[in-house]
Amino acid sequence: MPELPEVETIVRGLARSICGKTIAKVAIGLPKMAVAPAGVNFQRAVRGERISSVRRRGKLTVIGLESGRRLIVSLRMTGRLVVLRPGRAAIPYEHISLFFTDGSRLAFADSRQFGRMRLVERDEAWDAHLGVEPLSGDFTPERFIGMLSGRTTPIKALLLDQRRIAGVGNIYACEALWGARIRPGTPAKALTKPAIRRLHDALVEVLQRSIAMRGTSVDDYVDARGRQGGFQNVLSVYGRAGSGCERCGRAIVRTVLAQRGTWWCRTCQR
DNA sequence: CCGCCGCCCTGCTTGC
DNA sequence: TGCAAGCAGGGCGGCG
Repeated sequence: MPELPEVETIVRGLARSICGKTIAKVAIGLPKMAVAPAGVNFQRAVRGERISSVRRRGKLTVIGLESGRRLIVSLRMTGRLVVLRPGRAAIPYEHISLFFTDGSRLAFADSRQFGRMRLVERDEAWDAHLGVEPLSGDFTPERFIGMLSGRTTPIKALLLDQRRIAGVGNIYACEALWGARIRPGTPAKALTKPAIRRLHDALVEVLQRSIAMRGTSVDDYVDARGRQGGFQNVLSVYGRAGSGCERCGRAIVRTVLAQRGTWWCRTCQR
């Protein structure tokens, strides 16, 4: 599942490889994955555009076009964005392809078809629903404390809520809670200020460490060149049910919280 | 505004 | 061993 560090890694790769390229042709094999504003034809609107930037917002890839329009790509669980050299055969589940004038292409593949590539207008408030960027200066411990105050929601569910913090998914929510020694089910308002500060720091730290290792490849994630990340080798709890906690040695357990698999240590997460 | 639920899909795991 | 059923999961729309 591509979360913030995985999307950041993809975006860095794309920024180097497709910026400045001009889109010659768009192939759409699965129409529901390509979304455009009412009355706008996706293929016609995108054809002839030049890529001016590639950025990230939360878990979204934002491809800036010269006209000011943008392509917002949501990879969901199994989506991939890979740049392919001219003549390369279609990769599995390649449903949308942006062919550039040099013959290379950006392939958007997704086995589960949950991913979307959305064309938005220059002035469209496409990210109004997204919360603070956790690696920006706006994500301060004080702001995080305010975010949690009075909320009865389990802290893990709050971490996953994109309207509050953008980019955190199941892997990094689990890892950050382990790092801060906090039980995933703790009501947000029950956390002490020192605990919230620990969680803030653990979250920032785990996201930065993962970016440095080019993300976590547990399922389908690969970067823009098709390479796996490295963070799956250093995960502390995610997907590690039954193995020993690195801190106390007791078995990591898997429970379900907010309809999500949740991995944690019953002994050292309080 | 808030929170919960069902849905979208298909590869993989489970169980008989 | 083989096959079918069920699970997993991010985000969104609907609902209370």
